[in-house]
Amino acid sequence: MSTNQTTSDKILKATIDLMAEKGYDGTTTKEIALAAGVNEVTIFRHFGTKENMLEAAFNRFHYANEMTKLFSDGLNGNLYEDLLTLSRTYHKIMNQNKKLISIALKGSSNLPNAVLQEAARSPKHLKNLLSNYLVSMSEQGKVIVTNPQMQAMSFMWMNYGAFISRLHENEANSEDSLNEFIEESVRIFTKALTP
Amino acid sequence: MSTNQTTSDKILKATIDLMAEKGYDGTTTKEIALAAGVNEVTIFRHFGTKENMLEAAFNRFHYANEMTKLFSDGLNGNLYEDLLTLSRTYHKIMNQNKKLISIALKGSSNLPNAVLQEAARSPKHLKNLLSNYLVSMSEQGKVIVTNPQMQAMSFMWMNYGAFISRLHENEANSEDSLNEFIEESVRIFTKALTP
DNA sequence: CAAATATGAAAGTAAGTACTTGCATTAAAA
DNA sequence: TTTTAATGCAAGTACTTACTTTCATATTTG
Repeated sequence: MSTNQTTSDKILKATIDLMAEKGYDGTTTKEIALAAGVNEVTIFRHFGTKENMLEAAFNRFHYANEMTKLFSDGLNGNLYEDLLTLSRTYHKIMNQNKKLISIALKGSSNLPNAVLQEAARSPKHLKNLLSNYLVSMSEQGKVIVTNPQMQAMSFMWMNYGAFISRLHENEANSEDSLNEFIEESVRIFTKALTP
Repeated sequence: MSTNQTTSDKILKATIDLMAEKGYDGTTTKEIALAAGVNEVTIFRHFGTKENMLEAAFNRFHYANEMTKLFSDGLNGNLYEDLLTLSRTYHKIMNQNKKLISIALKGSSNLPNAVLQEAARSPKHLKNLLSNYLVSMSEQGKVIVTNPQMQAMSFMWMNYGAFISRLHENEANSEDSLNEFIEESVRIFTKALTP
């Protein structure tokens, strides 16, 4: 099928860039070819269908593993520092996959959205990890948990909301304000959860 | 143009329902006509273009006013109760406009997204209102504000994230879990902000 | 060099899309 | 009753879209 990796990569990059901006339905194969600097026929020779292009793009999308690893050996038992690490890692990973998440959020008229929902269900997976962390911290007397599920959910949804909100803004939105948000929000949760 | 209000309403309802599910680009005028139970020609006689249909749908969309009014005379100076009222009102309004927000989030290839972004910038408007509220509460010695902008932002983004996340889930998601979240999250912020 | 492989160029296909036109029918307003 | 307005129906237009086919031209590989 494809020996020339570079051409496939150019096509996938163009696919992701355009679909993140205009959605799956709003992006034409002609535009993708133009943006990739190849002939339109070439993209069909590489991927066969438009749908396959999206699938190929999403196969580059992993994030759950990184986060799971963070919980197993990246935290040190200090609530403030751990929440900070968690928040920063979360936004780092989400930003890496920014465009793919945009595509998933926009959705499409007739696509296997099993794949698409995979990306959008981001906070749910993390909720369980964080929830377990809080319970274990509670057993050490380091935090008070009344409702660990919802406490974890609140923290994750806050970060998810921040990410989504920044997604729709002009890139003028600085890295500084993200850090400022992360620090302040972690301060809030640390004070709220500390006995 | 349109004397028969009922027909226009049926068309707009179908437009909103379908576009919320499949996006602007993924929804055809043929489908809209079918779902509305009218002939395709009729929808063009009423609205002229597909773009006009979306505009007409969005003209039913108001929320900023309700929220502004809430801040001017719906709060009583008790932090916990006020945050609770705020949160509940926010989710009530967002749920009322759920489908229009879905459409806005999905976007479209070639639409005046000035209108679309209007809906998605939800938390930004509220941030200022809440931020001012916190400052005024601080002057009464009722809360400690280190960074009112970011404290307000954290609270709004948390609720925005919760809303968006629930948007993509099966409707099985109960009203109960929303209330549970609201109560727990307000408890968290109340404890964090109380001197 | 010779043969395989990847790409471009040009043209085309079949289906869909937003939107139009002309005419007949029904129901409401005068 | 006569006129007016709203709708349905059938057909069509001009354009776009994903995808194909054929052939020529590079580039790589053996």
